[in-house]
Amino acid sequence: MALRKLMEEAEKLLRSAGVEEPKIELSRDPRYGEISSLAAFELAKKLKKSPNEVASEIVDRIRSEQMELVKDVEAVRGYINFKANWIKYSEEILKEILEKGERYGSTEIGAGRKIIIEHTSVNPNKPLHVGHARNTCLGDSLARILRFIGYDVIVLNYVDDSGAQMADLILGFTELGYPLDPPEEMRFDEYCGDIVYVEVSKKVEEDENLAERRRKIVEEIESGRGRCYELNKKVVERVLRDQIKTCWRLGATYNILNMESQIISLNIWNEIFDKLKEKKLVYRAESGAKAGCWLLDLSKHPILSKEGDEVLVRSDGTTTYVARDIAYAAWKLGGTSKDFKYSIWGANPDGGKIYITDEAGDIELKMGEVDRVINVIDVRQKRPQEIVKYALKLLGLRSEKYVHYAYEIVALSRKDAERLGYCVERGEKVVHMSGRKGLYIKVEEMLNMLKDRALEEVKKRHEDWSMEKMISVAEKIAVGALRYALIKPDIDKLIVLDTDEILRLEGDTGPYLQYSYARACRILEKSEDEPSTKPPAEPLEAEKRLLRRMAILPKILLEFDENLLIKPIANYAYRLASDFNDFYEKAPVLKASKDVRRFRLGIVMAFKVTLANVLRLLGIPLMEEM
RNA sequence: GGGCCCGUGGCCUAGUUUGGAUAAGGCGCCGGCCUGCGGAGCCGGAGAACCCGGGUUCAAAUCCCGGCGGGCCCA
Repeated sequence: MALRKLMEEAEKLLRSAGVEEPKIELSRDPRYGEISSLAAFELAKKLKKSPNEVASEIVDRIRSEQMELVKDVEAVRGYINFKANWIKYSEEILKEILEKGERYGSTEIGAGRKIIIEHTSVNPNKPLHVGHARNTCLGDSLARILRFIGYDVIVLNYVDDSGAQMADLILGFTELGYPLDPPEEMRFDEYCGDIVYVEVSKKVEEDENLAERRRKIVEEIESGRGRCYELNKKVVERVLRDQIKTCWRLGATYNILNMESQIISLNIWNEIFDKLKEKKLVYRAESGAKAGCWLLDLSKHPILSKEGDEVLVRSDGTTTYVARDIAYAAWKLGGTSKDFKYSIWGANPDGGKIYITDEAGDIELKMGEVDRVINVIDVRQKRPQEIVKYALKLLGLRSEKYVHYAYEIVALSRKDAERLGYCVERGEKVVHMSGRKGLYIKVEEMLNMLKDRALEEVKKRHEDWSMEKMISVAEKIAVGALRYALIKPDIDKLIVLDTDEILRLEGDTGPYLQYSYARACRILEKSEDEPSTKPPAEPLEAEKRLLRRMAILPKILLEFDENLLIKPIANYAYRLASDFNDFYEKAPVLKASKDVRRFRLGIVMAFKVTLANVLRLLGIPLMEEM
């Protein structure tokens, strides 16, 4: 790896100059060369000299050493700056990228280890809204990146098909006269979420009788037999089909769909519950408001204890969400003897099979030893997730492997909330989405708006294209724009969705990245020369900047393995594209003399490979032209 | 009342995990660049008490403590 070679050389030079533990970093500014060392600042104290004096002495000693990729060393205000021999360094960088191709950037750090990721997990009573899309895009990017660096990744989608979630719909279908089929041109998930769910929950709120009937339905669904149970199964399946279509449109894929109800019916929960009882970690409340409930003892936990013990089983014997989640989490970590059975539900667009848990299924899948279990769940679930993790620890499982990948939610701007017909109060800057109120922007809606907007632009540029081609390109732009917008901000920052803002396809956006890629493709398409990795002379600043950026991708991905943050990768993609566009202005390729042209073609080709790799990790579709 | 998160030009963000050299972008605003590799681009300009106050350090947007403001969760 070119960058590592350069860094190792700098370290070696520092050692030979007497620095025992040479600390080096990438220079912040190209004026300071490629690598900088702060070693002199630390030594200055011990030697009672000024940092600059120390740095100068070290530099003098280094200068007499043999250098390969390093061309020169300088002492500046205490810093020791290493300049690269760009003739050799450029060649190292380009060779590496062109040789590795689609694998460039990967260090195979995860080889031989397995990671489970759960994401999406939307209740099957409604269509996905933009907030859910943040979850799906984060989870899917995690899966893509972890696979790229060598992990064996299993993606789960947890489907809460149990009674309480679904009862409003079933009540609407069975007793309030809602037909089971949606009006024409409407998807089933949208029909359920936008119409039946919203209208029925409003009626239930106003009518105590209906509330009682809904409770009966919950019981019937959970009993595992009867008309409502059968109907519920069908509704869940139908909504899920539509939801997954939306996920596919976003570019996400899944390996397993876990039905929550089976955690109970297969006695996975009971097994965990028995263990908790054996270990005396749960107790039955004898009096008070929670009399008859089984609670998890949190008294030994430094923080959770302040808010009291957690109910796992209600006095009527039904389990809470947290209880089922503890059992599910224990299963993920291999802590249950009971297991799911599966059947094949379908296939992802890439052909990969999707399994669904199925009591009547005849497929068995063994999870085996896992390195980490990553759960993409919004930050409001922090406390429940903390409880799950604590329960795992009490059960003697490897709870440190259990990661709650918490992200902030997506909210609506005032403008968008008003557009949706919501009466925004004074001083209210953001409005939270609500399924029950029907106050949300659907993923499909958002993508269609983006697609229409992109189509306008495509039409302007390519009058000669067929409508089919224009639409296919517009779709990719829409997906790229949305995915980038949702993964670019820090996960612990609220996204206030502003549709006007997101519909701009300029500046720091997904389409900018796609455009840069298309530009590179144009140059390569028009040239007939063989690209070269050898610079005929000292490269231009713009060339160095791009080469430097491309060279750090492996380092960026090594850091990802430790912090699992997607944002730095999105940021990297933007910088990379930005450096290319600078290069594009300042270093013409096709017009240059032959030697220069061949070298620049090498750079363009390497850029194409590098950006393609990064965009694939982010799930941003690539286009040769747009 | 308890716990967690956020606070960087008019707006949105990067940089904070690993403290270092003039705080980096995008939007918007002002002014330039297409018969020359695609202007969804590029260049220049104006615009910042890095929320406030302490502390640690040779060095703090970054680490620690205490406030203030906003959000979330629990009671």
